[in-house]
Amino acid sequence: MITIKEIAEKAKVSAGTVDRVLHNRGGVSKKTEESVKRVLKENNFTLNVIASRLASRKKYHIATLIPKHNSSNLFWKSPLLGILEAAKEVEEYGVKVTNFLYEQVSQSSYIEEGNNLIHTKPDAVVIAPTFYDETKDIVTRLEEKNIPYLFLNIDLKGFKNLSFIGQNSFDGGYLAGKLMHLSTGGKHQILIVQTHLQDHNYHVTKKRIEGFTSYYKDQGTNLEIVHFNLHSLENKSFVKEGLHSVFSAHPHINGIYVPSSRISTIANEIDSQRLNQIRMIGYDTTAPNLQSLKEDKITFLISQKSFHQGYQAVLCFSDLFIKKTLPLSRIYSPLEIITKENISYGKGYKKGRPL
Amino acid sequence: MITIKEIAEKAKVSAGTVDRVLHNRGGVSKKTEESVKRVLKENNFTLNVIASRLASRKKYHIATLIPKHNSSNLFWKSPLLGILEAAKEVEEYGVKVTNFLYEQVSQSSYIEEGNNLIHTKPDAVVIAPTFYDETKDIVTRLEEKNIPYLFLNIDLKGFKNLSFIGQNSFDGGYLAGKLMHLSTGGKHQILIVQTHLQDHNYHVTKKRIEGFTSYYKDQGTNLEIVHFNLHSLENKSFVKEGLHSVFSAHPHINGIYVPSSRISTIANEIDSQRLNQIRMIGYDTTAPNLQSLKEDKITFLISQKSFHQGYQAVLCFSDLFIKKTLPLSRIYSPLEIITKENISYGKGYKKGRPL
DNA sequence: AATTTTATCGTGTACGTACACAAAATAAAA
DNA sequence: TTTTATTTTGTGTACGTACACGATAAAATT
Repeated sequence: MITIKEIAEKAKVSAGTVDRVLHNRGGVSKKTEESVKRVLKENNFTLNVIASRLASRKKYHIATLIPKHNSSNLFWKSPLLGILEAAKEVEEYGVKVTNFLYEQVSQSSYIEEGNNLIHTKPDAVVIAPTFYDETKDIVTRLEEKNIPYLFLNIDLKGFKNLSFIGQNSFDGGYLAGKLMHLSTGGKHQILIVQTHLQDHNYHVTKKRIEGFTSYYKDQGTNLEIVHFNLHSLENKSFVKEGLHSVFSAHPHINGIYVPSSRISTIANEIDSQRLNQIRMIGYDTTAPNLQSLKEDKITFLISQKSFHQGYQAVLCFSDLFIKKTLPLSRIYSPLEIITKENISYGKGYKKGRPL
Repeated sequence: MITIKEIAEKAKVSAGTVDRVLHNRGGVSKKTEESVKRVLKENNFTLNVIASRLASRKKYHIATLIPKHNSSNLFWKSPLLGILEAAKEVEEYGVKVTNFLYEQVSQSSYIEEGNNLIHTKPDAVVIAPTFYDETKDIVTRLEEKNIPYLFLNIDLKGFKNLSFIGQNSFDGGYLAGKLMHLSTGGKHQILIVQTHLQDHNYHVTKKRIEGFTSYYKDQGTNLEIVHFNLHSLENKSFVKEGLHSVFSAHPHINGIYVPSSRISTIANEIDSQRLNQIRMIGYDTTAPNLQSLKEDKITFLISQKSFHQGYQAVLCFSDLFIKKTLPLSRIYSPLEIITKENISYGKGYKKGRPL
């Protein structure tokens, strides 16, 4: 591995000059710049990242803006943990991460935390952009200051985000269709349970349902769908009663598809006798969902490895700072199929790669 | 982050002394050692890995001993690629990797490459221990020289390997049982295709079949198994004829389970009409298997992320050298369920973690 | 007590890069 | 031409650790 000093010798300049062209810091004449670049190429020089990091006293600051999780909606716990894990690992590289958590259902909270975030003058921002208009606001101000940002989990269109990290919702639904199709024989009478939440959630579930039905269409299988919309899942007896009346009206339902992370809430309100004859498919490995899976109440969960999503978001920017590498414009998370039988192997993922 | 120099001041010694206790290089009196350690603890000092690597001129050498892959048996291509990827990434940390590839069916080749390996005096060794007795030989010599080694893919017992990286075969079979059970309704008449290969392969497939049948037993479902043993898969027409006679004798087979990575070879010799009524489940995402999956010839593949296995093996030792961290004694790979619908998301896994 | 041996500890330099500052070279203005 | 401004280049130090070497103190030997 050739060093800057050696390059300098070969190019008959000083190490400082080589450094200047390497970081195009300016102050170098056209002529020498080109000759140095030539020598760099000829010896295919690569920067020693380790020495570089040691020498650089520059600190980088990543800020995140994601929903707060709570006991009834645990989804955002996992990405946060991924972020924290990554934060720990990049700390010694001079990268610091600060998290701004907003109430998922509150625009004002979103704006407020967004403001707080901007005031800390971060070098990069990770956003889970729940609300469209408010996001436009925040992003405009980021762009004014030339602060790069990426979207996590929600693929809002029409923005100049550096990247998107998340799942392809349609494909996630399509896969659910396949699994449901495979595991329910005979007539396919499927119940789809939706809750009315925020905008983005609606988009995700809509796309998933599109994917789900597309699979059946592609297979040419006749599919009877029963839709069941719930305003809220907080009131358990309310959920139970609702389900009860649905089953009364449609006694031959043999599959339930919940295109959100809330399937366990549904599964828990169905008595086990009926549950035995129904395939349940949902999303995300939240603790309650995993519990239901273990208890055989759920057949399949489709995971997007949301821990990893958070992890990657931080790593993206860290790589951008340290290694000057650009991330892919969209990083799709895997569609992992989780069943009771492989549940324990999902977690133990060792990460990899040194910087 | 507190530095060695600062620790030295607080402990009223020189940086050199702190360095000595940190690496227990000896030459420090009991008294000062303890006091230094105390200060280290009190300020919960952590070594600056970056500076450490820069300062250390030590080179590390990892050698691997794994089977060569070829067009008819592609399995070992993927771990090798993982190893190479990891090798590239740890290169700048002074870690070099050399691969010794042996013929999977040849003891003598195994021994020969093992000898070559030992002569390079590696600092650590990754072995896919195909043959028991020969492994005993090689390992004994490694232990004499105090060279740590780990087993990849094959969990040979009775050795002092630092770790094992691979899949839990029984669980892999159990999961296959679940998937087969779910996707075949009515009577369960399953064909299990085995090939007689080496010892270890026999162990793996045996365990998988145990797991497979265990699932059915646990479910209380009646399972009729038809066993079909093949000496070789090289001769396609031979395979075809064999299958033909099996189907003649057992016309109601509705599932085929191939507890190895060779399912595509089987699938390709079954005509599509019959294939439509049969669920096929096998292992490993080799190129031909993926191809068959795309063509809807295979229902499920269970992947062990063998790329990642190779990757991890190198990282294990790299971490051992650089960060002095011990790996887990067994690192189980995930049981990933791959279908036509999520196939494209398996690959794009970004790794993580800087050293 | 003088000397040698051994155990213990401190000092200095190197690793490869970043960056501030000084120095030199060139261009512009007088 | 001399002076000043500007551009271009070189030098030195710091980052935090590893390790060789030398220095000192303590112990052992004569």
